[in-house]
Amino acid sequence: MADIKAGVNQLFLREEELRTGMELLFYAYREFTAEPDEILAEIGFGRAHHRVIYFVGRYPKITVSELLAILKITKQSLSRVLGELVRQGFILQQTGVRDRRQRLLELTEKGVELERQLSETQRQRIARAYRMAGAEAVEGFRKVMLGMLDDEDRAKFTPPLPARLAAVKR
Amino acid sequence: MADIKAGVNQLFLREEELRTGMELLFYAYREFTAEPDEILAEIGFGRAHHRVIYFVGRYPKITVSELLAILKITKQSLSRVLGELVRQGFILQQTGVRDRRQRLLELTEKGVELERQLSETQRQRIARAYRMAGAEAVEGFRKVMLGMLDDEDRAKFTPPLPARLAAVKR
DNA sequence: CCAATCACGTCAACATGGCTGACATAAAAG
DNA sequence: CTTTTATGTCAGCCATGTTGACGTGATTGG
Repeated sequence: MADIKAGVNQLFLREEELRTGMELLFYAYREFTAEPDEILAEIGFGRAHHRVIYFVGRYPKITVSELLAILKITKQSLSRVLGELVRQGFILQQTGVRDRRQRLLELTEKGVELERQLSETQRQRIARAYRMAGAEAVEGFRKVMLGMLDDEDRAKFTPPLPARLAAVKR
Repeated sequence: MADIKAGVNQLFLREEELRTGMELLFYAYREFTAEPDEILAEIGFGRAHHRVIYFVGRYPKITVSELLAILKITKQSLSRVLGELVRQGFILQQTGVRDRRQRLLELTEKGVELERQLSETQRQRIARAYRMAGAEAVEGFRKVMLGMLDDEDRAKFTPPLPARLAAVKR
């Protein structure tokens, strides 16, 4: 009897724990995007513009297809927002040198400024959370988040071979 | 000179660390919603339906305004999806007893079944991540995620006073 | 070298899920 | 009995995703 009760309690705790995780993700993501969304709305942009600005800033000279692979949206969806960003001078397209079919994307100064402004509140939010939680908790956070990803996305956070070798050598 | 270099490196690490956090959130959220989205698409529903189903399942007898406060969308947006869910027999509305203006929402059996099906992949994903990361990491994850929330949402995860008292008594 | 493939762009049409504003009704509360 | 509250509804707009079709210039493989 005690065993059964303990088992049920185990299940309940587990269920509750998992739901907490789901909800943390829901609320965190929503609040994480709320502040940039407000800024974006003022200049007639949306969250999609932010994502493009962010990843172009993150990976200068990124190609359109690489960006598509990260965002996992169709090129038609991307071209709408990307076109606006280019026309309004936030992003620069340069024809690739090795492959002249490619359009290499880069933030202009104006783009860098917007990126900084948009991500600032998010950086602050994360920095605050990291500070409050402590280094050990941050490591746990990273571990759990990585565990939620599929292999493909998880690989983005695994240093590529050269860096791994360097780490081993140390 | 060494100080400056160290300082710069500090800043770089910090910046990189924060960006990693931002991206983990982006990728994790996307993958977290991808599988339910597929199931939902098959039956002509969207993510909004899932959220309603989820929270009605989570808080049986919830009122419309409580649900609105959780989801933070307009009643017009909610009524579109809620109406479909009610008409198609996933959710039951009962007039409140104490306050007859209220419509208390509950999942039907059909609703419970759909909720279970939708959340199953998510539960598995989280369970897997928790298992892989270990109990300590999970605690860190919770801490960091809580730190990202505004007070209002964070309060949802703080046990209400009675429970806190009980915990102290123990 | 030329046909096939590739990177990218564009047009058109549609769905989902947010939003605002206006108005309605029944119940509760002061 | 007037006001406020909880809910619902109609109508229209916007952002962002989708599919499908088609075009153009650059690259590449047989």
